Amino acid sequence: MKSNEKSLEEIKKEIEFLRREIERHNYLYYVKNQPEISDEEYDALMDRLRELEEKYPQFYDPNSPTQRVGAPPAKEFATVRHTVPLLSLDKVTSYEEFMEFQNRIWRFLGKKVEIDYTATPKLDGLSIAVRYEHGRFVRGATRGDGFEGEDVTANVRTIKSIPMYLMSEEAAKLPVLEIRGEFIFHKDDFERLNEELAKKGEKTFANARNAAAGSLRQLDSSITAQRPLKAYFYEIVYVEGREFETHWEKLKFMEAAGLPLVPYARYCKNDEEVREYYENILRERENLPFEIDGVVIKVNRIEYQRILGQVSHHPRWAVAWKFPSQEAISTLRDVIWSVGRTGAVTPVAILEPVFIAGATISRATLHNEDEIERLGVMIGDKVVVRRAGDVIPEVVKPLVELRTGKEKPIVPPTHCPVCGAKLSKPPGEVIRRCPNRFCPAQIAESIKHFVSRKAFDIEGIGDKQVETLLREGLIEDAADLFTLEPERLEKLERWGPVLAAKIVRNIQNAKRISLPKFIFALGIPGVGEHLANVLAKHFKSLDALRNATFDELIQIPEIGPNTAQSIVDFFADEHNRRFLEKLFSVGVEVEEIREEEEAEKPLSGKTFVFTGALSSMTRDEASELVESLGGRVSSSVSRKTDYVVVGENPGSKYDKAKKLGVTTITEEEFLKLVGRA
DNA sequence: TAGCCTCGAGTTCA
DNA sequence: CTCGAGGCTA
Repeated sequence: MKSNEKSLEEIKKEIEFLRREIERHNYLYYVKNQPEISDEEYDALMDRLRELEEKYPQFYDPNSPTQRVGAPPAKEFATVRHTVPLLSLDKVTSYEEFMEFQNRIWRFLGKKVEIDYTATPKLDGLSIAVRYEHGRFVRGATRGDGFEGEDVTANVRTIKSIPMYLMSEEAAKLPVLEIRGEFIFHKDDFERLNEELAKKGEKTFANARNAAAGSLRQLDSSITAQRPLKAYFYEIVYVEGREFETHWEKLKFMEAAGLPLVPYARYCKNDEEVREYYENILRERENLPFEIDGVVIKVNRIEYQRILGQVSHHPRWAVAWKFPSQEAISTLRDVIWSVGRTGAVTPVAILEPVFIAGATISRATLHNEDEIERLGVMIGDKVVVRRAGDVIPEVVKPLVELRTGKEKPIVPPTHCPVCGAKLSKPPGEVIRRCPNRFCPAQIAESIKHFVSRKAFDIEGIGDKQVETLLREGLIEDAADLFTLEPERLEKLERWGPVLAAKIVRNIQNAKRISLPKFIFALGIPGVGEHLANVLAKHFKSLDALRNATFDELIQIPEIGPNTAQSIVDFFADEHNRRFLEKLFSVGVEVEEIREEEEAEKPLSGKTFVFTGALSSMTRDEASELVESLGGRVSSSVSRKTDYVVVGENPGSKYDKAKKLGVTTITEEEFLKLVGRA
């Protein structure tokens, strides 16, 4: 090596220095808005880094600032399972409702103490989870359904306000730090983007949220790189190597790590300060640089958060206090009655089209007859319309004072609007149903259900296609799909030979299906996605489910008498039996469940109840133990209980167990059962 | 038996 | 997102 040349070691040092330095300037520019150097100086650093990286490719790093221009287009986003589910938030819309939220907290804590909170604006964008390992950015994922999202690592890398290396020493040494934030467009950036898109003759975005979603979910991340997306973080969802006592501490920690923190965050020492905060933000809403739809309030003390826990979809320690949604006035033109898969007849409002929150609304659900009665709405009324959660259109109320006298009452139909059968309304139920199972509407809806994503998932067959196929007489039921021939499809309007062949292929590929999806696809009344899974897990084969008796079914947790009867009826029905046989005869194959880990766990399917004090462990520890072995713990004895574990000084649960004839075991026997003795 | 929670089934628009 | 209803717990 020539003496005037730098050693590799020195090159590596310089590259690393440049990367850190550029990252630091990114932080000063994008997060702090206080650049220390001019654009020219910044460009010079980048040029030098690029030069060195080109010459010494052995020092490649995907997190280098030079890589923030985007990666080659991907074919599709990979799915990633979140380490910790990203929950949504419960919501309130008034101070009274917020106080109910606080009352619930007091109830759960078992004491009425002053609760302190953190409050932040609720950004209206796209939620993301970002993961750092040893201070280094490793992954970005969208929220998705909360459990699984899309891997958008390449896209996230192009957002320059997101550090590739955490700045504080404390954060850099954590093995894992997973944080949650929101991608948004600032209002001015959004307008500028739309102007540019319009100039180029491209489609513009209806609102800033769509722009954020559309920009992030680009398979070609170099497009994301050119969009002025902003990211703001507000939660640490998972961390290894550090404990936090308060949420406020988490926010400060993220800020110190160089992460862009959600602006206008505030500590509130009690509910009164929360109310002030809400009112301030609401007043300032128009002046904020971005769209928000409320404020997020979190219980500050992590200890309380832990005690409060969560329900399936949201934590009990946080709430979104939403602003009133945007409303508009329209005219109720008419009410039509639509017939669903189960024959349920529901009223839909036909409205004079009106633009609200980024979309033109012309229809809105009225839910059911009781709702119409409650609203007291009539055809011809001027009505207030809003988008619930800024999504689903909803009639809020009629403007009675604007009535002309020409309004007509809304009369629920006595006969099915599709097939003319007389509707039935069981006593005590709110919904009217069409009893005709051969009603064209029910047939169409059940086929749509059958092909939908969570059932047979046949790509290329959607609502429109099902209707066309039915209208053209190519199918009469879902089983007919599997014998469709491309030659017949081609003749349909707008279905070329290529498309027809592709759809037939998709249909054939869907023939093999997992048991839970198959059960869901059948559309048994009362059995949705969740119960389909429960049933599949329990019976493991379609035959076992088909032959299940009412008594067997009600033994299963979550299956009560109503659902059990519905399932028995479904499989007893001659027409349904023939339909199943037809499915098999056209080649549908249901995969049975293999003996899974879950099933092999020693306590799976067993329910435990504890009564009295245990000597070797606490109730909580015992519960955890049972659950880790696949069992369930319940707090009261029922005939579904398998074991009642009787400790010191048992209570009434012991008597109840005796009465119901449920097995009781001592602590020693319990320990033997779980393999601890 | 009431109250909490989850689920199913209906809904809109781009 | 909304409602009603079913299931479970207290």
